[in-house]
Amino acid sequence: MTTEPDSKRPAGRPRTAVLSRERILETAFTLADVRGGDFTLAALARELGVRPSALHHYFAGKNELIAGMRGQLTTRVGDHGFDSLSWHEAIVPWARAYRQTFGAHPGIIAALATLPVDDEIESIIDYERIAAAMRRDGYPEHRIVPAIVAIESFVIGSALDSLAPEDNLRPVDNARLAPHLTAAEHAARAYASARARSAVDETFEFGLAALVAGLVAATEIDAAEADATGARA
Amino acid sequence: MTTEPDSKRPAGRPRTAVLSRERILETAFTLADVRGGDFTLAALARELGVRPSALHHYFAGKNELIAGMRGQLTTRVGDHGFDSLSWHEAIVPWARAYRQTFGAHPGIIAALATLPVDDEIESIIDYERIAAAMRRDGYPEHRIVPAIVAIESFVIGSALDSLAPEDNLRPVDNARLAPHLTAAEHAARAYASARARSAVDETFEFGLAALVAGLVAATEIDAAEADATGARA
DNA sequence: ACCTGAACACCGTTCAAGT
DNA sequence: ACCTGAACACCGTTCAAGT
Repeated sequence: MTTEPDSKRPAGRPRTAVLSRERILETAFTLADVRGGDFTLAALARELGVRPSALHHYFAGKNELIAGMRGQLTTRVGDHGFDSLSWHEAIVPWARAYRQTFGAHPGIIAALATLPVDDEIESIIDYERIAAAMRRDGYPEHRIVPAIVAIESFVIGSALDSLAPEDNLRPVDNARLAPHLTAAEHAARAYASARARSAVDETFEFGLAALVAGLVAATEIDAAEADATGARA
Repeated sequence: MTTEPDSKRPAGRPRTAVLSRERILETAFTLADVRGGDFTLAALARELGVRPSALHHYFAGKNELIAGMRGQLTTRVGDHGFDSLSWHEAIVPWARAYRQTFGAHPGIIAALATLPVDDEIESIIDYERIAAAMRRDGYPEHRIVPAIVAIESFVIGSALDSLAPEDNLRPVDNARLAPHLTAAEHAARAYASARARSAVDETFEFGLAALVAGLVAATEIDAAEADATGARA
């Protein structure tokens, strides 16, 4: 994988820069793609044919590098028709893309989920787009952020869950220990394969649809509450 | 914090064992409780007044230690009335306890969420209890595991989210950049504080209620589908 | 059996030194 | 400005040596 395996570069500034933020990020993503691959600056430097200390010229440290990756991923998720569709229609492909984009880099997803995001510009823009659509559609003001956070939590949790070897709930020979679970597991597998979908994908789509439907229904409950309060006043 | 700060133990087997799996796990949890505290075997050994290599006598490695912690946490979550209540009533306090139990150890949650769980006995028992209640209540067989996974994903994602400094979506001075988001954020805060709840807790409860409601509603859709299919046959 | 102590192959980060 | 190279304070894990 290494670009130039054994070409030794002398000390001192190279005639033309070997590195760049873009090249580092690009290589970092390929490193994060492999499952067991330890995501270390040392391994990244190796892949780039460079010394680890060279990376600190472009990123203050490992955390800043990961923040840079996160920002790029958020941008990649992109828009999904929030202008032309209702928020609860547009949010489904958005969530799907979110999960797929973050789930595609198993080596980094835990760090991405853990790292403080404080005021990342890409995330703010992303959320603003969704919040604007929800306000336009008359979603209760105080429920907008909770709804977005709920969907994001579900997506992050699902992306983490999809990292499990095959399936978290896989009673291999515990059919005797957990008969109900085993039966349910088989039914779910059969259903997914009948629909020509992977079990994890089918599970994600089902959960996402349920969550969004529940969030929409919560609107109506709140509206009824508001009406009752208004009538009383 | 260290039990015996500078008492040097000579090499060789101590007269009575200094360590035990229980004591190691207990200390490991206190280490995982602190936010920034790096959760390392070295730090754990330091806290126990022992050399790092001594730990390998009780746990094969760091992963096995974390697996042990995970199992203990799962047990702690415990039962929540699945026998006496309907599954969608009992699942709410269960999910609440789940999030609180795992969220109480910020130093370890990412590792807990990431580590493969393959066939952990405590988790199997936990899931079996829920699956049994759902079957009893007539939840569609093929939707049981997806529903459980959806809730678990939401809980894990919420626990991770609650690690963020205060709130992920906190546009400090980006009121101009993200006016809709800022307004929604304020409304959510005001609503939460009016109900004497933290914003994160209010958000979690709202999302959980929506998700469970959506999962229950999905039952009816599936049932209608089944009826239609049955009528056709 | 249960611990120490030394050793090994790693980390991330800092900083002087080279061009 | 941009990289190497050496140094520092760490890791997790293995294993001989002690009692």
